[in-house]
Amino acid sequence: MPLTIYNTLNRKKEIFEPLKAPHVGMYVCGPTVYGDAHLGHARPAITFDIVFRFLMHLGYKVRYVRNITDVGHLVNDADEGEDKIGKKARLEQLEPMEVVKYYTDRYHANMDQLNVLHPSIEPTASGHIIEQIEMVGKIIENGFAYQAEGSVYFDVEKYNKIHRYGKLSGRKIEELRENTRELAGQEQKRNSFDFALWKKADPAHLMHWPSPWSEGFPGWHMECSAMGAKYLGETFDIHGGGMDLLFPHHESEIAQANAANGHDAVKYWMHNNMITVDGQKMGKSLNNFITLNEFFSGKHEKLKRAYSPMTIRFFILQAHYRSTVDFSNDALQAAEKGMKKLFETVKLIGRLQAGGGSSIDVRPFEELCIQAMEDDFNTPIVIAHLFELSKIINQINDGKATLSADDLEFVKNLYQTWLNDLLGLRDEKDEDDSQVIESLMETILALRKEAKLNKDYATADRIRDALSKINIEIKDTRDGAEWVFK
RNA sequence: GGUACCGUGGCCGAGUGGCUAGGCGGUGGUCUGCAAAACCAUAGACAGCGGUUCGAAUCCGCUCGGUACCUCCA
Repeated sequence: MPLTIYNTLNRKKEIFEPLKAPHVGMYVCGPTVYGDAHLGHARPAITFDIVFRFLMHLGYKVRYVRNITDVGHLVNDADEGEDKIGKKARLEQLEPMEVVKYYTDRYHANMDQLNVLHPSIEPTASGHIIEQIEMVGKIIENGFAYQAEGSVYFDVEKYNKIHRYGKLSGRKIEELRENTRELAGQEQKRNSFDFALWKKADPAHLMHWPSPWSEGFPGWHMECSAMGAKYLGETFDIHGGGMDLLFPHHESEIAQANAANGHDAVKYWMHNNMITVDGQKMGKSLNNFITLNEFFSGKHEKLKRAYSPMTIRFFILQAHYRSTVDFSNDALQAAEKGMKKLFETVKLIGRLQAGGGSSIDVRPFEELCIQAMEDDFNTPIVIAHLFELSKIINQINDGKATLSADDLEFVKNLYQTWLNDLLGLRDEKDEDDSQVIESLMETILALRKEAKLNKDYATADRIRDALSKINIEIKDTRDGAEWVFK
C-alpha cells in the first residue's frame, strides 16, 4: 500500500507522489517567538516530526523547512495596533531582537526535550526581508496588488476573477464581504478582505526596513511564501501547520503564490488539529494555555503534578493528528502509565530466553505498523500494535509462549525502529545514573532475599516500603525480585 | 449569521457497511508470606429519531449538543 495523506485542499486522502522523487520538500509554519511554547506548539512540531521521520524511513531525501516568525506582526487587526514582539520588547525594556533570541532559544530547548528532530532549514522572517520585498514587487507587476499611503495590499477581488480565493478554506468572497467585521483603520483598503503585503510602519513601530514603498515591514503571510519558494522552489510537496492557520494565512499564501508565479506552490496541505482544555481550544488569545515548561515542572494550577516531555509526546501521538485532543490530568496519567509499560517490555526483551521455535507469529507486526503509518500517519494504531506485541512479550516471560532467537531479535529491532526511531520516544529512565543505582539495588535486593529466606518478613517489608517511598517498586517473581522506577 | 468539523463504554481514543481496536480504570481468577507487577478471563459503546440495505457505530435526512474558522493564534 502506498503512503496516503489527507490533503486539506481536496478534503480527502490522496496517494503521496513527490514532485521530484526521491526528494521531498516540506514547509511547516513555526512559532512566533514572543512567549514560551505551550502544548499547542508541541502538536504541530511533533506531528510533522513524525511525517519527517517516516518519509526518511521510506527512503525519501527530505528537506524540511520550519520558519521562525521574528518580525513583529500586529496584535490586533491587519492595520492597527502594536506588533507582538515590539510590545513584548517595550514591556521588558529590551530590543525586539533580544526578545526573539530569548524565546527562540527556549523554543529550541523545549523541542529538544520533546525529542523533535531539527528541521533541515530554520529560516527567520527578518533574515528574508529582501526576498519578501521581491515577491511583493512581482505581485504588483502582475497587477494583483495596489499601493496606498506607503502600504501595499493584495487585491483579492481582482485575483478572484482569475483564480479562486478561498479554495483551501471553502470560503467565497461574497460571504467574506458580508461577514467581515467593521474594523477601524481600513480606509486604505479597497475591500475589507484585502490583506497587507507590506505595511508602512508608524513612528512607534520598533521593527522596520526600507522598501520601494515605505519604511515598514512585510505582511504576515509573505514570509512563508517567500521562504518556501526560496528553499523549496516555486512548487513543493507538503505544507503543514495548525488548522487555525487555514484561513486567512494559508489561503493568502496560495493567493500570493498564484499572483506572483501563476500557479500553486503546494501539492499537499496538511493541518493538525487543536489541543483543547475543557473542550476549548488552548490558545494565547484565550489565555488558557499551559506552557511546556509548566508541564515539565508541574507548576500550573490545572496540573496535579509534573509530566515528562516523553509523556507529553506519547499523549499527543495517542491521538490522530487531525483529531482534537482534550487535555486532562487523567488522560495524561493514563498515557504515562501506558508508555512506561511499553518501555518495560523493551527492557524485558533483553532478558528473555529464546525458545526452540516460535509459538506466535510476530512477523506481521512490521507490516501492520507500516500500514497504519501509510494511512495518513495513524500513530494511535501503531501504538496499539506495540501494545499487542507487548502482551506477547509478557506471555513469553510467563512461559506461556515462545519465540525463536531470530524472532526475538526481530521484535527487539521492531521496537527500536517504531518506538524509538519513528515515534521518537525514548526511555527517560535510561538517562539516570543507572549504573550506580543498578549495583545498589542488587545489594539491597540480596539483603531482602536473605531476610525472606529467614522468614524475617518485617525486614523484607521494611525494605520494600522504604524503596517505595523513593518511587522504586519491588516486583517479586518466581525467579527472584526485580525492581522498577514507579 | 456564514463555512467546516465532531458527538464511540467510567476516562482517553482508533475504526467508518458484515470480522476483538488499543490504553487507563473496574470485576473475577492464576501466581505470592502479604502486596505489587505480570498473565488469563470478563463486563461496558457507538447522541436521539427516521430512512436506505439481507445487514449500519459506519451511508442519507432531520433533531439535539459541542468545537473551530470568519481578528492575532500551532
